[in-house]
Amino acid sequence: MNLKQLEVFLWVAELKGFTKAAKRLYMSQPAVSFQIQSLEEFLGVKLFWRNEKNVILTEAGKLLFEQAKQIVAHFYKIKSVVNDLKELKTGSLTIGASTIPGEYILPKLIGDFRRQFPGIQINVRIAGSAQVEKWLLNREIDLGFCGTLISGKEIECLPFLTDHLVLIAPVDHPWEAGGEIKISDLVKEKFVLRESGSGTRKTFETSLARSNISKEQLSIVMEMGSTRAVITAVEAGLGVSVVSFLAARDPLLLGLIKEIRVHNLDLNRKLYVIRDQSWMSNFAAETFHSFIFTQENNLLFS
Amino acid sequence: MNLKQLEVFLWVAELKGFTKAAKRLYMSQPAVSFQIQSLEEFLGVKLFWRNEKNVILTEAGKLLFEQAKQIVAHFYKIKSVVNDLKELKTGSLTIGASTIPGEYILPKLIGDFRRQFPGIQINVRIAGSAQVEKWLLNREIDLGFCGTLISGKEIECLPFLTDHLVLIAPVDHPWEAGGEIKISDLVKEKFVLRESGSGTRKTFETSLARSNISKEQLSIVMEMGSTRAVITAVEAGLGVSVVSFLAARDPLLLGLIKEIRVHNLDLNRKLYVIRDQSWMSNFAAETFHSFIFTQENNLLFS
DNA sequence: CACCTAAATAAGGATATTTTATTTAATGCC
DNA sequence: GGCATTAAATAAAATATCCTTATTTAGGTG
Repeated sequence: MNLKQLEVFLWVAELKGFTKAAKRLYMSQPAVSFQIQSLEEFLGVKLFWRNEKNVILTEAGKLLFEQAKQIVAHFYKIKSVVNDLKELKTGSLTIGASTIPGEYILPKLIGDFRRQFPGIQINVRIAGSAQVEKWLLNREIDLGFCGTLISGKEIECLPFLTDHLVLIAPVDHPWEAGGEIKISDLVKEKFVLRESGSGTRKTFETSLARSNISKEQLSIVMEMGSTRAVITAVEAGLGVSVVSFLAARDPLLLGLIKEIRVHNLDLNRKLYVIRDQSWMSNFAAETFHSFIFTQENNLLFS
Repeated sequence: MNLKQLEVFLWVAELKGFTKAAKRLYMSQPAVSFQIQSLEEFLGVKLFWRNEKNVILTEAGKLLFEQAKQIVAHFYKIKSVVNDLKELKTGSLTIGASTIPGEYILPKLIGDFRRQFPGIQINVRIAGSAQVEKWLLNREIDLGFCGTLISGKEIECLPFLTDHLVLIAPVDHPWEAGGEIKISDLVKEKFVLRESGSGTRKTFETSLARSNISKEQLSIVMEMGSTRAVITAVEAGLGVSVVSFLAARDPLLLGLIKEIRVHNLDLNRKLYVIRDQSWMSNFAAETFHSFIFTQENNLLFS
């Protein structure tokens, strides 16, 4: 039994004639006879009562007619559902991100994307960069966003945005807001920082290393797993910190903390999109990936 | 797109490998590759992400997997539903019958049939013989039962039972219960009969004609469309009648009417099953037809 | 680097399906 | 009753499809 047999059957039943069905299907009448015969043979029942002048369904034919209509419709529905997927009318996309991209960059990006492709369901998971990488390897996410460069031939890792880290201090700190200090001044300070391994922390340590200051020289009074928590600690006067400007912007504008420039210290770091080589497997993921690098989103770069 | 492609696809997805699926399906691995490729080409999407060591479904593949399972199941369900029909586990049968067969013979016959084939839904319509024939020609019924011989090459008409008509009279009628009268005695009587055209009426008139008594010689005081109504009229003393023994039996046993034999008058008549040449179109009808002529049902003959 | 596994590819061959041509069977019309 | 007409079945050849064997490619492994 196959689809063609059912289609031919439906048209013969519909048009009440082998010849008519043949014309409608652009095939010859014997071909129609052949298809009906093989279907009848397969099912072991007569489907039509053939008289001269009219072709009518038997009981089994009537039963098959209903079923066949459903099946044929289902077949064509598959085609259209897959098309919807291709045209991003439907689909789903699971994104994993570390905190800075996840909390400060993705929300706008996803908002823009969803306006353009409202049928796509988007899920976001937020965790550390290492976890994002694991998710990707386990295929739990389609795309990952993180603050550290990932190597490994399984994973494609592209920078998509430069993030600026800033030195922040409590408002009552001796440093002057908007002023500039020397790198060596940092070693005298108490620091509240994100945990080791986080993108922010790594970037800061790497920058210091370029100025020949080792991470052991810093006095770290507290490590926290969330940038927002770090900022709150700085607000409370527990120490100074280096965090993404994106996270610090609002507290700075509200005067809850202050920013101090550091002479000759490059605190920029790149943020990366990662995906594994199976990216062809999800249309929405592929499209979102291109989306990041196009149009006004480029404004995010600096 | 056809069924084979979907089946191959399902097994590749299930067994996570082209070679494994090929073995399971008793076909070669290239044939499996070919089927998957043509399905992918038709849908315009990659269905599997092929790596060495593992074959995994893409988003479109996952979507198709669910749909394909349903479709394939539906295909096999058709086969089994048609089989049920062939094996009379399901199906329906519409019978048309004139009053005597419909009210006095079919009920038992249908009861026995239903005990053997409980899945068959049976509908019975009761009307005059002429109407039964019309129903049959219109294919409104699968089988007909009537008291008159039907001719016409469209219709097959077989006798299946001999029905005995009996002369009945009110209990207070001068004739002796169980006694015998001469045919000529009939013309002096008032008759309550079934309408012209009914099987019973025709049989009676034919029998009289054989004894050279024309129907005009009878004095008919009432014509009724129902045998039960005729009997009730006789009970009420409105006249005598000739009715099927099957209908008269109970009132006779209860002493509500009495039976009188008529010397040398053959009041037997045959009852017929009719079906049209499309009888192959309904398994239940075919089986019911054979059922009538088999086993203990033969006891009905005399 | 050879070896192994699994899928893709190529080419020839086996099946299936379709077409053309013809037959059958019933209908309608002189 | 004979003859044209219509519609489906059948036969045989042509074609398309699908499958198999053999081979290639690619990645992983000892």
